[in-house]
Amino acid sequence: MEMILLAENVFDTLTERGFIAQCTDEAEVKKLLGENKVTFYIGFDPTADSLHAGHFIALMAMAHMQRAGHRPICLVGGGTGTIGDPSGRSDLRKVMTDEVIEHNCECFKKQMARFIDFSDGKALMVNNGDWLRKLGYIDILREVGAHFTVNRMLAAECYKQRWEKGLTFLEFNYMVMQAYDFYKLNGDYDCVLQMGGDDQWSNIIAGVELTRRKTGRAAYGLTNKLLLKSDGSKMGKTAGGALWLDAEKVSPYDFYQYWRNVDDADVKTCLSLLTFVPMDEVNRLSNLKDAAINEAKKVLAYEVTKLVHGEEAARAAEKSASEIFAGQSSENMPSVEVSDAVGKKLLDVLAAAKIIESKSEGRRLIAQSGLTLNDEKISDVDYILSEKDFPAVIRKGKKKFYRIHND
RNA sequence: GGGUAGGUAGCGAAGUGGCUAAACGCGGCGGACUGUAAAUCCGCUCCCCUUGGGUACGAUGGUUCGAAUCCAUCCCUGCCCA
Repeated sequence: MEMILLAENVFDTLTERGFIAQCTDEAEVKKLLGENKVTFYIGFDPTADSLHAGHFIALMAMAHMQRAGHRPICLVGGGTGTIGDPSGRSDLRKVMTDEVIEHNCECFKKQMARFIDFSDGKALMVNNGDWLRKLGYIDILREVGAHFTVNRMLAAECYKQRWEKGLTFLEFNYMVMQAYDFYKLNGDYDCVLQMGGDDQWSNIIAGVELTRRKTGRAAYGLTNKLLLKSDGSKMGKTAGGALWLDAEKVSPYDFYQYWRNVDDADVKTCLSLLTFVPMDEVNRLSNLKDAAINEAKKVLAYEVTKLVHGEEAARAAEKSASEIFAGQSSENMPSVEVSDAVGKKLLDVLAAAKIIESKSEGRRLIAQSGLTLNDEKISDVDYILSEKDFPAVIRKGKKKFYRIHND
């Protein structure tokens, strides 16, 4: 198996699966990946305490690379995170304290270990805070700043969004920091390729050029497509914000459901980018028409959930989803524990359990007949829970189910 | 530092003394239709003990019977000048 994978050039794999957005030199990179064991890196800034769907696609690209025998370096941005990447943003990022950044870096590391094999030096984990934080201002200006022209930087696509609102000097320096990372990794680990989301193109180019200028050695950049829906909007957004990979933030069931419900038009992209399902199977599944394409969505949801939360969790999510939507109750339904609920108003209990955000929302839901208790439509805003209601199954809208246990 | 234009609900954007919890669009939510899809249609969308009450239009303090709307001071942002 390993031999077969090695025999195939990952560049072709990545191309076939639709990962590649931009590449500094396709022919060269393909040749490089086909003939050598290449060390490459992807940087992840610790913007939150969990990775999300957007990071996952980059990790998948990384995993494909590793399977093909190349060596990944996962870089967590303990240094760059203090600045905040302005790329493609219209506003300034929140400034985070060092403690938060440190904590987020640790969270990232733990999650990454699930997707990348770090055993026996098959992959490295580094934190750019280790070197960026030590840099002296004058030193970096002379050593790195001299290689950048401001006019060239200003022309970068990633700052376009900022023409309206203004770009601070702090953020303007982000690109320089990231470029320095590449140069640094090139020297320390012979890292010759930087990958990342397509929004990172400007930053990656900066690193490629800096490395070339300072060392005279070739360096390459490759970006993967961003996870977008067919209509161009961002995928991986939920009502609560991002689609987190942390089970505490987004339960495996909700995670499964997210992918189970993607648009028909996005099934192929998702299967290609987010799973290891062979391409002929991807093509077969995504060409299913009408209701039959649900089959493809089940495979997608199961496979992605398996990669992120493990096989057991994926099975459980799949099982409860099929049970719930077949009209049955399910043991695996998202559940909440409450106490002394008997005699209390349903709305108060739901609000306390965070099933509804406010009682106003609950009243609205009831008024629009979107709330059921044990299959009975609730029409009384002041409904009082009684002993016979438990164990209770609450349905909110058409697809959200919660089991409520009363202690 | 000077000039100038602004800061309105998740976002974009109206409103410029009472009829405004605030038009409209997007997003979100509920319903219908479906395939746990999309599109479409209908409704909802600050909070609360809902024929009522409380907060709210950058902040604070004023004027007024009454202010998002007028005045003062302050903070923040864009643009131009230095």
